[in-house]
Amino acid sequence: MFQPVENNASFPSLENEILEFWKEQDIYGKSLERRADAPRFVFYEGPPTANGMPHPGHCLTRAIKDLFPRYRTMRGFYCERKGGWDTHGLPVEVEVCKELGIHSKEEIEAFGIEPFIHKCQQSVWRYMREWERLTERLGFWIHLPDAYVTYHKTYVESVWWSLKTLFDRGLLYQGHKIVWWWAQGGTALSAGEVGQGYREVADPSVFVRFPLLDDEGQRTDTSLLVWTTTPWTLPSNQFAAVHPELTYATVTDTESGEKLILADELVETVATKAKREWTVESTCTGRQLVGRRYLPPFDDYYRELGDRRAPLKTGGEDYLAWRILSADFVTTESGTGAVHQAPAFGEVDYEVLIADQERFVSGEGPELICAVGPDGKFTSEAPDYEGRWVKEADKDICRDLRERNLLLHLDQYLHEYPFCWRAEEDPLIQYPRQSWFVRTTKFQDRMLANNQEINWLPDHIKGGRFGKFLESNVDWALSRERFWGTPLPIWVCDQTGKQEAVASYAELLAKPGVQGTEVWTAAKQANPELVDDLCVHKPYIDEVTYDSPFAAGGRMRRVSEVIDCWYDSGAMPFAQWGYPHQGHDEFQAQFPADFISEAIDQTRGWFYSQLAISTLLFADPDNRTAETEPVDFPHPYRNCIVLGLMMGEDGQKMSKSKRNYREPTEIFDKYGADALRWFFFAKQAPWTTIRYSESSIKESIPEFLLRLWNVYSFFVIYANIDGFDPGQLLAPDHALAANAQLNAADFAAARGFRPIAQRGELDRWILSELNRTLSGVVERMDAYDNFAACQLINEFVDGLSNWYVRRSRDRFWASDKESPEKLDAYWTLYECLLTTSKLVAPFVPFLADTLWRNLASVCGPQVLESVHLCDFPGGDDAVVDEQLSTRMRLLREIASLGRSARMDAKLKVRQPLAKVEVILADATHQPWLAAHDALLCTELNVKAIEYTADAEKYIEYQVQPNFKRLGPRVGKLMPAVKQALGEADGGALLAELTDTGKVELAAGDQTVELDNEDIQVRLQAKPGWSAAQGTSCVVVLSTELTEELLREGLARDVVRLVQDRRKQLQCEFTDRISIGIVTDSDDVKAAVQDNLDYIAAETLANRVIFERLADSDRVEHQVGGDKIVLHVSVDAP
RNA sequence: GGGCGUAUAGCUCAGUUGGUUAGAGCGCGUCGCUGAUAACGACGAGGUCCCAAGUUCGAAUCUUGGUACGCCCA
Repeated sequence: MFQPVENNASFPSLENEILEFWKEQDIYGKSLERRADAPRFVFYEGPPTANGMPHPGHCLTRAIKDLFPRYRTMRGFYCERKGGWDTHGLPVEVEVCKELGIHSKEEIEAFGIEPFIHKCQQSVWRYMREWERLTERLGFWIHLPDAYVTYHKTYVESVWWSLKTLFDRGLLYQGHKIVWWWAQGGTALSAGEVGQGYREVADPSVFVRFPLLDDEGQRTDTSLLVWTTTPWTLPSNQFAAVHPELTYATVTDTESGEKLILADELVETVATKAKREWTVESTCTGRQLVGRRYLPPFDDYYRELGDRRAPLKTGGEDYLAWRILSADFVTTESGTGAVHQAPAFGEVDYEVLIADQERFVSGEGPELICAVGPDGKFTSEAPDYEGRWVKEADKDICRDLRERNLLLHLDQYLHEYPFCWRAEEDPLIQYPRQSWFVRTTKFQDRMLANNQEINWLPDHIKGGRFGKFLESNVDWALSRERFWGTPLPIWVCDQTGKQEAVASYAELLAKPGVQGTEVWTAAKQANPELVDDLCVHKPYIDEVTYDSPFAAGGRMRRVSEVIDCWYDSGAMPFAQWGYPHQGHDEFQAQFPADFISEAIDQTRGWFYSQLAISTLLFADPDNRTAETEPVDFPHPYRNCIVLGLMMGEDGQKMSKSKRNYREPTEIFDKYGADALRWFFFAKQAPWTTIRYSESSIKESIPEFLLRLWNVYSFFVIYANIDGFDPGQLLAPDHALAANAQLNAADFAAARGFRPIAQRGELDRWILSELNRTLSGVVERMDAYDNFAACQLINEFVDGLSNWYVRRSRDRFWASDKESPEKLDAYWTLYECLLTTSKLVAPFVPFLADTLWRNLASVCGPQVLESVHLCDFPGGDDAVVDEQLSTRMRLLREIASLGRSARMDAKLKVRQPLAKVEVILADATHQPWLAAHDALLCTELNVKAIEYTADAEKYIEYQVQPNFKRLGPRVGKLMPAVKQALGEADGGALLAELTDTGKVELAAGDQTVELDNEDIQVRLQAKPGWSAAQGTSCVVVLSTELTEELLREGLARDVVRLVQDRRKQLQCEFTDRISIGIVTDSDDVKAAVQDNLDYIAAETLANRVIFERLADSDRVEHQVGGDKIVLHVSVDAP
């Protein structure tokens, strides 16, 4: 006996039972054990940060991350799923600052770095429990107890090793980075912080003359006219930039006679603004201006460097600065088309400098000029303004320029400018800071080559967002002037400034003359609860110094920076194992990953950091070591599903304050995890923007989960009634092997089990559909296409429920329990359900196991206890019957058309009809269809189906060209062919085609010979018939009702009323009853009399009488317009 | 300002290499079924496939240019 199935399934509570079962029996562990010797399917967990609550977006990521490992495990792979947590970085520091009510670095330092770090370390676990609970409840099988943690000592040391490797190869270097700088607070602001502080302000807008020099370096009477809104950057001017493709005009001022150069199309605008009159003397392209030298507005640097030249890589030499350069970013939207370049104070300008440096022999090119200190005040390098806050010096600089006749025009300019978000009066400035960089640009080609080999889903990421990002690669600004992060493992000699990198704590301790480790020891003694991992963190690590190998008496001290936490997570392919200090075998076995998945916001995050680090470390044939043997591309991941962003109910970004989404826990409690998973997997491609709406999640239940459940429930109800128990039916001498998975072969010797070939068409059909689905799902899932796979599954379950079960019901109800047809139905449906539970297991693991456990356990203890231990079923081509599939589709279409025609004629299905006539466009399938009249007759409640030979009576033929076939052949003649076919007599044309196999058609001035394949026939029902037309057939109803048919209809009405009454009386399906009917209607009496056997059989009635029954309530009804009183009573068994 | 993506029914989304009646679910309407039953099913209405131009015998699909929205970066 199967466990009875509740008719109102509560998925959440079923899921909780399954969770309990998984936990108690360690099903996840067993699923891995079963694959211990199997080939690996490597999965990497992109580490989430546990210092915030998980939200629906995380559910999607975690659901997809669960799906494919589950699928691959069932397909026979060993798939280790090691968890991971991202624990470093500014977000953590910000959380702690919030808690402490502080903001700035000074405040952190005042609070104390040591206690601050302790708080950071604790803070990252704040929402750990919520994350664990969500992970488990969603059914995400991943091993969390030994998850990698980015602050762990082993992890940090692994990162250190990689950094040392890069450092030793010259790939880790110090340089400048232009940051948004809060001068008053002495700190850089992150992009997010800057974004918060934009305000509209008026800044001076100045048009300044840069007098051009001639070849001898003498000042000419022509000036380049440049524009800037930051006059304070002019003392640090290094270049002027023009666009190479723009046209520039040389104009003469009619009043002063001076000559100016500016963009041709801006001449009028600027002249008007400056209230001048200019005449254009000549024009040239920007390219022609490139290389010209000019006199900068301030000569503090120029005095010394103006004539200095340096050797170029290409030979020859060029002046270091104050040249006109070519730059694509120059526009004519504002200004003059000539742009002042102060690389110290603008990221774009800085890149121009770097690019220019590249032209020179290494180390000989222009240095960065910067006349401003970190406090935002001019330094002694601009003596006139030394000590003055830059913004405040603007006015005097302008006055100075005017006095020296360099200022053409000054006005005010309104624009958005960032201010410090916590000190609102302080404008930010762009400012160069020393920073450590990873020289990723050197590996750009190899990163691009690596990218080419990655299977991106969707495909456009490869050449699109990710590829484009790689093409514009710049060196990775690695260091952060912060506290909670992996310390940069570089120690500097305090005498020579020489540097070396350290790969592990042990390596550090082994250095000569080590001092400072006692600080950590003391801290640990004072507070034994401190986790040991903190010894490699600030502030303890900063205390560790050692003897310099570079200078006698020198000490090596660590640089103060920590690194970008994206480097941490990008290092996880090896750092999760502590490689190479330990975990060598694990790394070798688990590199690269077969599959990773995160949302698209990780393009520049984890997707990039992994690829960059892996390419730099494991794709350098010139620097191979035992630990960094080059690995074939792609690595470190082969397949990557890039998930779309998740939006709230209203299509807007999800936001806690707007309450535009439901908490996942609420969804789990109301609808269950399977509903949520199915919503993610089956409702849209995973890379589209997903609207997370409660109603859509809810819909998963009736659309899929409940439909499958109903089939399951139907099966269990009748199997139990009929005593269909596969365990009992298995032949005693055919015991199941251990770990049986209940494939069809296991039942071959069971009682009543017939080979598929001996079963009826409907059974063969559904098994064919099942196997077609299996093949399709495997094919799609191997291609990481869960969406298409789900559509296939959905179609199958729909066919199972709405055609197979629906059309097999009378077999299940048949009274002969041993009839072969009935047993066929049970065995077929049983096999379908068992296989379906395996099929859906990776998608909806809870429902799948609920089905499996009940359906499979009746076969005894040898059977695998969980569906997740089974193999994923592959399709058996031998069982697939494409022709049967096509024919059944046609049959269903005829049924559908028949219902449609009934609808039109307002003839309800309960009313039997004499016949329908079917006209097929293609008569090939007619004999087969004719053999299945019974099915159609039942479905349409008609007495007969006829396949009309006399088609012309009901329909006319419309003949159309088969465009796809004919198009390439007739080309431009197509419209003429179409018209000619449309005008031809379809019937005659078809007749000729049938006779001779070809037909000649005059189209335009040519004749085209057509064969059977060249045309498509459409049928058009003639008016006047109750008919419905489809693409390939027409169904015509016979609407004539005889007395007999009408009575039969009435009898069915009565049956329906009795069944209704049975339900009200809460009859068991097997209870027998008595029926009493009291009516004045002779029609009803006759109808009941004529169909007595039918009524009795349908309602399990022992007797039907035309008088009231004692001990029974009377119920009044209308039947066919007449009143009847119905009595129903349950007979004693 | 640049890059990438998206735009199809009232809503949420499919639509395979270009092929002439553009699909599904929900919602809506009508109806059916009543031994899966607080379910289920059928049928129907509903579309200028964002706009424009182009390529083609033929465009939701390819090209170009717009528009709107989203994300990333400046």
